[in-house]
Amino acid sequence: MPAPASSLPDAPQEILDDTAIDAVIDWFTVAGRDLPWRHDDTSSWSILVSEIMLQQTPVVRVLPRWLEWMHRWPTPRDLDEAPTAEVLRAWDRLGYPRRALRLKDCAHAIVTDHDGEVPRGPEALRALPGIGEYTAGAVTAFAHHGRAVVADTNIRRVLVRSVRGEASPGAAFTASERALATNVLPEDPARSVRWNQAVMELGALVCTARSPRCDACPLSSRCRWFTAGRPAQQGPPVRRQAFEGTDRQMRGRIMALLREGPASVDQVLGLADSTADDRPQRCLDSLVRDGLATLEEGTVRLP
DNA sequence: AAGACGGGGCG
DNA sequence: CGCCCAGTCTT
Repeated sequence: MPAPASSLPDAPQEILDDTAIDAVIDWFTVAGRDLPWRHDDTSSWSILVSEIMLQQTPVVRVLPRWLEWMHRWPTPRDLDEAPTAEVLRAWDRLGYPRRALRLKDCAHAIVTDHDGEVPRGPEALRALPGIGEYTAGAVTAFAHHGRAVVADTNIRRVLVRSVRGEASPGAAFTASERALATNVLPEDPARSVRWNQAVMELGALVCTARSPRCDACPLSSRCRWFTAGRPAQQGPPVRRQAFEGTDRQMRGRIMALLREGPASVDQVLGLADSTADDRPQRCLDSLVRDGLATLEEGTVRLP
């Protein structure tokens, strides 16, 4: 008869107890980066914008785009009223430009349904375009200072390593991972916010995917992965999607062309790698379908 | 549950 | 040149 999970010596709360939480928060106080969306005077909306931009995009690449963006469109109303083509140009090469469209739709929904204020609560946030489980939690924690599970790739990696002793989280955010994050989340809201910020930063700067700097980690002495000798991943590695030669790459090329200005269909089709490359036609169609391009009388342009 | 969806920079 | 990044939406 196995002991109940809560009494196991490696229960999440015992690995990441109050002392460990303090250690991570103290580390963050000293080593955390000074990022503009962490400043006290940052609006809820600008924090939401940063979270959308940071989806699958590193901080260093987001920083300049976010600064320009917030200067240009400081409120949801400003973005709602902006021309879509200008929004897509300002998105520049952040990637996944559908995010920019969704962000503009999100601004419209906030203006229309919430009187221009970022709504509170996971349900209301999740109902907004482009906001999923992670971003709803991040906005709740970082913009509204509320208690919420925030589970980005950095936090998931720290938890899985320190508590489970595994090298990296799986592709999906599973129910058991959600339970783990919930179990270690401090009860006090202010402390939970600080913990979320701190552990995310720890994953970004120290407990990194490629070359973790365990010598600089406040959790190393109790980290199950470190104390076990940093074992390699057990199961099959998470499958990465290719990029070279894909439709995604071609869509990116077409969007880059359109950011320069209107283009002829022939120009777009000329982006093919070979005469047998049928991607340009297919991708042009998909971009129009997504609302990222318009096609009229043989001219392609941003919407 | 699996696949689509960008792009760049580091080791 | 492979790997990874503050995920979301669709099927």
